[in-house]
Formats: sequence, structure tokens, C-alpha cells
Amino acid sequence: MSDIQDTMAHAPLFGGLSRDELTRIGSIVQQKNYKRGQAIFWDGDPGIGFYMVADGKVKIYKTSADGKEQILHIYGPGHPFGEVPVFSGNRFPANAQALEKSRLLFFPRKDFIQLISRHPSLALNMLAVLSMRLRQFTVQVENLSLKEVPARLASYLIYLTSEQAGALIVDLPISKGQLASLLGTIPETLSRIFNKMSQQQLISVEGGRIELLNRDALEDLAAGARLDE
Amino acid sequence: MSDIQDTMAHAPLFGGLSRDELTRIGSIVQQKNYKRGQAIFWDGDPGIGFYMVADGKVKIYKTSADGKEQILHIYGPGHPFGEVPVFSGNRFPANAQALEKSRLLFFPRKDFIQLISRHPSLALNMLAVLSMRLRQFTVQVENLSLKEVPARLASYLIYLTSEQAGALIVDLPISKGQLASLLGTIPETLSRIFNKMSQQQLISVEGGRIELLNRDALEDLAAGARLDE
DNA sequence: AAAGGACCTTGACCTAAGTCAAGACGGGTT
DNA sequence: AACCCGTCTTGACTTAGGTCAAGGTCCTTT
Repeated sequence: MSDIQDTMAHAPLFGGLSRDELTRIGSIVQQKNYKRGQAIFWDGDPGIGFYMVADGKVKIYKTSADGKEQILHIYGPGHPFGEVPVFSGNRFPANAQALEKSRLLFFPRKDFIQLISRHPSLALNMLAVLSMRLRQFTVQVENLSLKEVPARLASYLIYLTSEQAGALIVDLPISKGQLASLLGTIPETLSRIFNKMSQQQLISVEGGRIELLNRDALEDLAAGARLDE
Repeated sequence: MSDIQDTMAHAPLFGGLSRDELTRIGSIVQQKNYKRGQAIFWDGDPGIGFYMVADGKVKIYKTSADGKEQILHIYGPGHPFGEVPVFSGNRFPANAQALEKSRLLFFPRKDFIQLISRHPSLALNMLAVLSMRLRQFTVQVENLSLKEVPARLASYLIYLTSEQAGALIVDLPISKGQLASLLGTIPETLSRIFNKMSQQQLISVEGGRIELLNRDALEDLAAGARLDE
């Protein structure tokens, strides 16, 4: 099995498709390589297809006029991105950049639309992918608008434990600077909050490795409790 | 033609479908009526189908532990909502409430999934609907995280002029209190900003009717320029 | 091992916008 | 016409978190 089909076989987007269908889809795919820091597309670029991460890590983000950045998503292997222009309008709604050396699969719009028309379960899979992303956006808006930064960080740490199989020691998958941008704040503020949480024995931080010392208190924080002095 | 099919015939979700297909889809629809202020569903409720506004107006929103509210969307006739649980998970990711007396169409999940499997263009239409909503969420996150409140208001006013056919006098479709919640702020702050914009001759406000006196300056504001004293 | 640079932390300060409280306004009802 | 009640406005005050500037830490490169 080729690398391409191997990646596809493990991606939820292609779950439940037959070997034969996978082969057919695989035949329309192009592979592309990106260096750490390289741009994949820019907000407003016309999009003639979508991507899937095969290896590496990608960030999707918006920037303001004065250069501030808000990360919308971080995607690793198996995650598709950049589908919006495939189905509506034709411009990417945000920027995409490789966070590390990455190998991506590219699915041209025209071929993919044809496939979807012939394979209803592929259409339903794509609907599921977009729905999960909408769900995630509602959480991000809720976090940005209704929660303070400590609550956002607590939520993120708890999310990481679920990603990393319930472990109480988690490794940040991105730098603290990037984490600040994901949480809608700046490195200085994030640093101070890590500090405060450590002082209160909620966590202990050693570089990018965080130990959750008091999961219950973190969950209270994430739910809206206050982080006192 | 029934009211139901009339609503459906004008909705983008059903664009390009034949009369026959519309009839078939219409046969699975239930009609529901809501009073002003009535809840349609709650965040976390299981969803066994999605809705479309036939008449009236609906808000989709999140609330925080201490009762603050962030509006995600306001939908009028022809707009579907509540589709996320149809395609992923089964819980609604936010609350929905009728802002005025409303008549809604309800499409049961099971029947709709069958229809989509048999009508690829319906699948593609639904993908377009979800994609546009993702696009809109990227804008909302950008606004909340990267723009100040005056810029959000300016963007919204400019958006209204495009909705209302380029007119320079627009009517707010919702109360100022609700607008504050949509823009991620509170009525006091919104009121002060309306005031400031009026002082600077950017707009003139008369109740819910706004005249744009200086569209260029508003566009600068929306793009990140500052609103000085 | 020295130098350079990316990343992170800390401190002093500032400000946008939220909170709290008191009215004002306006439309509908008796 | 007086009264309500929801909505909006205004003022005084507070604060979360951003800005600016100065180091510190650690990793990479030569």
C-alpha cells in the first residue's frame, strides 16, 4: 500500500470506504512538501482543492492589520483542511502555514466533487467533518467571548489530557507562543497565568511538559471559577 | 403550492432541485410554531433533525456560567439551523430561541440522511451551507479576537448595507441589546460607541435606524483604524 | 566554548471595556 | 393622562489583560 493510501485509510474522512473506492480517490491526489514555516495558502487566495496532513503539523490562522495573529486550528496527520472554497465561494477564509516539515495530500476540487456525487458515504463523511469543525468553532467563540484567559488555558489542558489518553502529565504539542495565539492572548499573559497556576499547585510546568496536580480545580476554573491571587 | 414547499423553493439549501424532488423532501417535513422568546433547543440537547426558518427570526447563542450571552447567528426565512447533530455526534452545540413569533420547518435526521444519499446535489448544497457557516465563523473569531468593539460595529453596519441593497440608511434588524451580544460586548459599551461615532459624524442614529454619513471612514474603522476622542 | 538567536519570563505601566448604579425614554395599557 | 415596564443611556469606577522594555534561558552553529 502506498504512503498516500496509508494516510487515507486512517483518516476519518475516508472511513467506511472500500479498498476499491480508496484506490479511485487516491488516483486524484497530489503530494506536496513544505518546510517548517512555509506558507501553504493565504487568506483570500482562490482555492482549487483541499488538503490533508500526511506528516507534520499545520496551523490555520487569521491576522489583524497590525500583525496580531489568532490561530483557528492546529492540524496533524489525517486531518483535512482548506475545504471551504471547495463547496462555497472560491477563496480561502484564513491563512495556512506548516509549523514543521510537512507532507500534505492535495485533492483537486473538480475530481473530488465528482467522487462525492458518486459516493454518498463520502459526502456524509465530509458533512461529518465540517459539522465537527462547526462544533469546535462554537467552543472557540464561547471561549474567546465568555471565558477569561485562565479558564481557556484550563480547558485546553483538560482537552490535552483527553487527547493524550487521560494522562496527568501532558506535553504541549506547540510552543507557548503559539499556544498564546491559539487561546487568543499574548505570550506575556500566558506566562503569568502559568506562573499563577503553578503557585496555586494546580499544575507544575517544566518547559513544555505540564503535570496536572489538581484536575478538579482545573475543571472548576474551566467552567468559570476564578483564579485568585 | 403549499407554504412548506414555497419556503423550500426559495431556500439555497434546496436550490437546483426538481419539483419532484422538492415534493419528496416536503413529505418528510414537520411544521412547528414558536412564540416570541420561546426556546427551540438547548445546548447539549440531543438533536434528531434540523430546522429551517419559514417565518420569523431565530437566534443561536451560547451562555456562560454567570449568565452572559454570546449570539452566534441570527437567522431569518430560508435559513437552516441545527444541522450539526445530524451529521456528527448528536447533541446541539448551542442554544436556539425564537426572537419573534416564528414558524419553523423540521427535517427529521433519518429521512434526510436517506434523501441525501439518493440526491447528490442535495448533499452538495448542504456542504455549501456548512462551508458558508464555517467562513462566517472565521470572521466572527477574527472580530472577537483581533478587533476592538468600534471596528466590530463598523463591520456590522457595512454588512447591513450589503444586506439591505447598498442603502446608506439601514434598520437594525434586532434590538441594540441583542446587537451588543452579537458583537461580543454589553449594551453600555455599545451605547457609548454609537455616541462617539455620532459625535464624529460617521453615522447618525435615530432609534434603530442608522444613517451612514461617512462610509469610507467606517470602512477604515472596520479595517483597524482607531476611533479617537 | 563562544556567539547568536529564538523563545520565554518578569516588571512597570496603560487602556479598552466591563461593572454598578441611577435615570431617561418610549410604547402600550388601563 | 398617568403609569409601567422593557430598553437604552450616562456617569463614576474597576480591572483583565495588553504594551513596552529589559533580561534570562536554552539550543544551535561554528
